[in-house]
Amino acid sequence: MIKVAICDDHNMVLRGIETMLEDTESITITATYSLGKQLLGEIGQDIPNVLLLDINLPDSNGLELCKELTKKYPDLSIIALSNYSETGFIKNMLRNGAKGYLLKNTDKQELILAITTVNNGHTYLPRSIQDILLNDSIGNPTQLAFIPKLTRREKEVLNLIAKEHTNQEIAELLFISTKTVESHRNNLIQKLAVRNTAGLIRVALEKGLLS
Amino acid sequence: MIKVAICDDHNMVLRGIETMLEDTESITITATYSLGKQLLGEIGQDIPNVLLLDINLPDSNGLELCKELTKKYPDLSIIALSNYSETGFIKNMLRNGAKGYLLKNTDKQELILAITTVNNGHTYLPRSIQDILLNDSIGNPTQLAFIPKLTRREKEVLNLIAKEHTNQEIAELLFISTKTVESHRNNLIQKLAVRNTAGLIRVALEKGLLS
DNA sequence: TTGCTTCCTAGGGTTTACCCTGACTTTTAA
DNA sequence: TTAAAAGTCAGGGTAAACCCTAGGAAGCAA
Repeated sequence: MIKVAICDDHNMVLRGIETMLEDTESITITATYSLGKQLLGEIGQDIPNVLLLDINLPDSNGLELCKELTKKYPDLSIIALSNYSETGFIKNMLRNGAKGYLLKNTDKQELILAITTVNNGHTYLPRSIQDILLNDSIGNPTQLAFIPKLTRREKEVLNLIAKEHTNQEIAELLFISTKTVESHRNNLIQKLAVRNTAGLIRVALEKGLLS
Repeated sequence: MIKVAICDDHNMVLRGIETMLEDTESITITATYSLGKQLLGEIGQDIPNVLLLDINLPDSNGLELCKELTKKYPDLSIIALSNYSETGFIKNMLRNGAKGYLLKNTDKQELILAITTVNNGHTYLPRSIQDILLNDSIGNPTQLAFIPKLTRREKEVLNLIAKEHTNQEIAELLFISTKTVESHRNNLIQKLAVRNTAGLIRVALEKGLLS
């Protein structure tokens, strides 16, 4: 009997998953959560075998939540739930301990297959995601779409750029020269492999780099 | 007997709604769609009383879809489904013919209440949405946060900006002057109430303005 | 301690974006 | 058909972003 917990802020998704799993003998749903903080606080009471985790929770960063949970409960297998099929996102989740990655348009068969697979210690990815990752690595074998490591300063600058501050304003807020801000900005453009501010914000949002 | 159709690209949401409604005698689900084009093509075969419409479909603009459907089928009551509770979004949907607006964390009771209410010719909004709209109108009676209507050209320019093109490149792609592109860009900045490109992209992504 | 790397810092110079105003034509809706 | 909205273009100017280069500080390993 596989114990499954679900965390998703959309009641409809919770109900949808419950329905898909309700007549499967080998799976039982032990808990449902709608917020990341609730999940962190209560999951210790009855640790499931598999956690279906929405990575776009309103109150938490799905990536760090996943990282924290896998560290705290090594026997817990997490399947990430998301609407996004961007390679950077997927790889980052797997890098942070997720054992599977499902899109929310998953059907019943695949959901059950994913749960049983990760419960047996294997990683599960839908064929569509496998194809995406494969094509990505074939198309750009050297130049992988990865989540770049940003320094403390770069993250600060990036967040302030996203809040529509100019370099001068950022310089005043961080007590540094505008030229320094420009340097960080240029480094960000290099690291995220974009051409300008538009790309910076788009990629930052896609990759979940903003706090 | 109220005939209900559902359109949502997430299978889990479809299943969740079906489950919530399956043991309600007075409601029957006559169709489910996962794409806007499919909905438009097939709904004429058996027009439901109420349509639950995800307004963030991947292949369609929920707003225009709603507008088109209410114009074509005046007797059809549309309830918008969304994750967003921004006043501008809500008002815009209601302005475009939606009779109700539900968040995807809605529970069974409220879902049924919403369906029966709109089927009786009334508008239904959850208390939380009512509160948001009320607070909004009390707090900022003049300065409403709304989803602006963008013109065809503005959408084109916005999408090209998001693809990191400069004004000059956009001008060449659209066979117009760079000054014209600047005009569109400035209009976009005005309409989205932002300061610069960073805000433009962030708000465009938040409000789902990019295709 | 010496190297090595990364990070933070910053300058000069160039390109692009932003702002305001105004005007003309075309398209759309009342 | 007439008014309004959208699309087009322009001048002139300021502000900001972008590009290249590089020195100094901090952290780390041999």
